[in-house]
Amino acid sequence: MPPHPSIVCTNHKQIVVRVRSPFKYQCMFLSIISPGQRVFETPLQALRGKGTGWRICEKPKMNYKKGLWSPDEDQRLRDYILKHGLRCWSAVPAEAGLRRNGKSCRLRWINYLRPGLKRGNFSPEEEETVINLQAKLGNRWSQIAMRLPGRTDNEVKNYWNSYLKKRVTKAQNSDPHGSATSSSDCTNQGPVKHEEEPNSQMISPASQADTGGFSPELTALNGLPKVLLGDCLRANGGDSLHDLGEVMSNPWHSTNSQGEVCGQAPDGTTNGYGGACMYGEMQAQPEALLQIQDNGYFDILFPGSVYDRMDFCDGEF
DNA sequence: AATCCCAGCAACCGCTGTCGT
DNA sequence: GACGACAGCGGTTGCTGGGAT
Repeated sequence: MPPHPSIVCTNHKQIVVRVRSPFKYQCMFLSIISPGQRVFETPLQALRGKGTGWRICEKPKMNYKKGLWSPDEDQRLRDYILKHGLRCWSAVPAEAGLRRNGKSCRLRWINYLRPGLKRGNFSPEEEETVINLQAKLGNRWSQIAMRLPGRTDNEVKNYWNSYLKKRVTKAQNSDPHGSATSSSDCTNQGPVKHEEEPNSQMISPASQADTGGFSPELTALNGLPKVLLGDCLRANGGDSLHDLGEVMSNPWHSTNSQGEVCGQAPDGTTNGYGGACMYGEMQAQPEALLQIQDNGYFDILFPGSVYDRMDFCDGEF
């Protein structure tokens, strides 16, 4: 009989799994997982695991609204910010009564609601500025937008991609030896850079890695598979969690093709963990047991109930 | 009139940088 | 120094409306 690790909910985001192993007391941090919900972990986070603990991050599964903003939502956000000012964006949705995430609120405010924004077509002067600055700076849209009062980086970027890029390309094709713009600012810049040509002055981490800018470990991180909880569970024959450190030291020893873990109930039901309600439930049921079985399944057992059977499989899901 | 195609744009997503603990 | 939270950025996606067929 495998040991029964006890799960102690430490906060609303994590579950600590304490494993009673014959060797030592190990801890593992788990996300709250609901059936059908994918759980992911970045290799970097895997490497950050140290000693006896590591962490699996849950892709936020809050019931956020997506898509276009309604006038009512706009009004709520505008009213809130005008009243309280710009504060922590992650707190804005709850306080403003919006079912959006903070990031979405921030974007909506910056790109649409904030005072002083210009709407409508770009003037010829603005077009010229964008073309010149794009030639100089590359796709640094935020910097370009700073030179265009009332325009946002998103707006500049969209305008470039949908209109100006074609215009510049066309001008270049018709005059391959000349400047694509009429600006004298570009005379020492050579041909206008196109999106197909990576900005030479902007070195991405990936390109740094390609040129040896990062250690082999970090280089490898860019395209590595991710550690699977199932792998860890099975690292000890599926019946123990006692040596997670060994898995951590070789996090990509065995993964599926997707590099992800899924929690899935065989019957496809959900357990109500999605959305904010899960917090209350978890806090109300702080103690639980994890029963690990030989077939790759494990059960999360809360007092008086079997919550769900999770299948952490290597195969398709 | 119906359907298809495409451009424009709003919004999302993932990564990176910064700051506080 | 390690870590998490957060903001910012740029690439990408996908919806929508209008024009073409």
